Amino acid sequence: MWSEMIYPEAPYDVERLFGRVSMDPLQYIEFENRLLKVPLVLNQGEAVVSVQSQGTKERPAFEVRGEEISTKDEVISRIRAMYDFDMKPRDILGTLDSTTIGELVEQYAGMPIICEPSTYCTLLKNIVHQQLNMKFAYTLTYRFVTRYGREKDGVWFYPDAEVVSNLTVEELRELQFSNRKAEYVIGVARRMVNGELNMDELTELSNEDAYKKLLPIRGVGPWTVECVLLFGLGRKDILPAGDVGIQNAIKKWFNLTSKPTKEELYAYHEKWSPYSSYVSMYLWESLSE
DNA sequence: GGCCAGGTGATGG
DNA sequence: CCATCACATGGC
Repeated sequence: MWSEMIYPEAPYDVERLFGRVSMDPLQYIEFENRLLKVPLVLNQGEAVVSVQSQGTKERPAFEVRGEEISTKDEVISRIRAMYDFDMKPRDILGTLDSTTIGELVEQYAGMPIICEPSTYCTLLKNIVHQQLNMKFAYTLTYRFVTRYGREKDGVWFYPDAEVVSNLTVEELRELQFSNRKAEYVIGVARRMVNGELNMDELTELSNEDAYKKLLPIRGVGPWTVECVLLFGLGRKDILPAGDVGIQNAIKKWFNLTSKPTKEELYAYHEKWSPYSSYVSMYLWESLSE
């Protein structure tokens, strides 16, 4: 057993981190111990890692614990990326608070970008979540993961691509996937298994090149790519223009009479660059309050 | 009961 | 290139 402390720059909003993680019924979370357990698929093997908050928003501190000392460096860097422990909140606030949405930015300052354990998992999860209300979307993911994934130390690993690639549409229909959604999910897994799609390569690509790589895949549209960039790769300058939640939040925040147009969304994105992902997080967060 | 949900692909101009 | 529509199903 090894352990290492991480001290992110303040403010880091631990409460919002826990709040957001707990939206997902598959996440392992102990509120009373301020503890998360994370399933990580590593270069070699896999690990269940504990992340425990021991600080506050103004003095953030996290202890990361794992079993295999040999994988420690990789685990730490993955965890830092997943929970945005290298976030630069003062820089973000300084860049954004003079923009059109200063009030929102001040209210949610310190909210990190929270990623999933792998870009593969983010891709599949977002296909499953397309066009569904959050509650039902999580229900579908829950059924999918608990039926075809693996449980280890009380934590669920997302179903392996090999397993998913061998599923039939009918099997996913039983979980109440739509026909097309089932085809999309199985299709993506098959592309990964046959080597046509390598999610690891995305790390090296610019946002634009990632679009070019992912968009041709059946079932993957702009919204899904943007979610992969934001929640899979942790890119900081993503404003998912096609997202109905973002649209509604902007409408509400700016007192618009209808949802913003593509052009308006593009203009906002420019204005909030290079940190529009944070505004996206704040906007989503503001919807659930 | 009707509209909506953290969309996408197919079709037709 | 843009507008519209079918898809599916639960939530409210």
